[in-house]
Amino acid sequence: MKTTRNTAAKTAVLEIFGKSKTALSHTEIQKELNDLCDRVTTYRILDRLVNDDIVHKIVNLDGTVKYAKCHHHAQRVHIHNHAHFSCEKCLEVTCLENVKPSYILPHNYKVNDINFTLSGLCPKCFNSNI
Amino acid sequence: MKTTRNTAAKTAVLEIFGKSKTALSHTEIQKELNDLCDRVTTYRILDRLVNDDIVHKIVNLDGTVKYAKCHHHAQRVHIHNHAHFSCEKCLEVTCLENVKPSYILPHNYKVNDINFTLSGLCPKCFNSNI
DNA sequence: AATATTAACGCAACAATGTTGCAATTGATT
DNA sequence: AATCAATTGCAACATTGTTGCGTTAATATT
Ligand SMILES: [Mn+2]
Ligand SMILES: [Mn+2]
Ligand SMILES: [Zn+2]
Ligand SMILES: [Zn+2]
Repeated sequence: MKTTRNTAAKTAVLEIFGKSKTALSHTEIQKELNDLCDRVTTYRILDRLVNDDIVHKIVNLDGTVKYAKCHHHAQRVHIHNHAHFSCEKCLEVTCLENVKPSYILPHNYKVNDINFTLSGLCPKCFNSNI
Repeated sequence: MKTTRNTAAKTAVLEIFGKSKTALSHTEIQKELNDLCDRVTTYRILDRLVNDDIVHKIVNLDGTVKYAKCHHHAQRVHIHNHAHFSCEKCLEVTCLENVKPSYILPHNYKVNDINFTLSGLCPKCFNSNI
C-alpha cells in the first residue's frame, strides 16, 4: 500500500483549511501559502487530500472548483451527500452540512458520488441587499 | 431589447441537440459541426442559448461542462431543478427530468439555480459490469 | 428591391486552470 | 546512518474559455 507522508506543504494546506470557514480554490490556497511550494505541488496535495477523504471537491455552476475540509469520520465508501451554497455576489462557497437532498432514482443506477450545489444569495448578501 | 438572430451555425447546433440523447460538451459539438464555424462562435452560440433558456449547462464533478436542450417551456424565473447523471465509465451525461431533489434550507438563503449531479454507473454500464 | 442597422462572425491573441515527465529532494522505516 | 519511495520543483504542454476588433450577414426599414 502506498503510504502518505506529512510534508511541510501539506501541513500548511491543512492549517489553511482549518482556519477557513468557506471552501477554497486552488488559487486562493496558493496565495495563502505565499508560494511556500510550487503550484503543481498544491494541485498534487489537494488531489491526495481528496483521495484520502480529508477534503472534498466542490464544482460550481460557473465552473470554478473549490475544496473544503470534511467534518466527518471517513467511512468505507464515502459519499458527500450534503449541499453546498455558492453565493453569486460574494462568491463564497460554504458547506451546508445539515442540508441533505432526498430523491428517488430509477432502477439500475449506481451512485458513487453526488454534487448538490445551490447558488444564489447567502444570508449575509441577502440581508445587505434589501 | 437585443434581438437574437437565426444563423446557420446556431441552426446546426440546435439540430445537433435535437439528435442527441445525452448532454454535449463544447468540444463534442464543435466536432459534430465539422468546423462549420469557429470554436469561439460555438462558445458564443452556447452562451446565447443558455441565456435564452433553450439550453442548460451542466457542470460535472470532474469539472467538465456539458449542455442539454431544455424540455420545458421557459418560465419567467427558470430553475433547472432536475437531476443529472454522469456515468464514470462511458462518461455520458443525461438529464433525469423526473428526478427532483427535495431539501430544507435554513432561512435567508435565496436560491436562483441548483446543480444536482449524481455520478456513478448508468444502467447500460451497470449491467455490463456484472 | 435596395438600404440601414447591428447581431453575429472569424481570427488572433491572451488568460486561467490543470496535467505530465523527470531529476532532485526528503519523510519515514529499518 | 542507510535505504526506499513518496513528494517536490521545474519546464513544458494541453485544454478550456475569453476578449478586441474589423468584417459579414440577418433582419427591419424604406
Ligand atoms: Mn461540503
Ligand atoms: Mn437537464
Ligand atoms: Zn454572499
Ligand atoms: Zn455509462
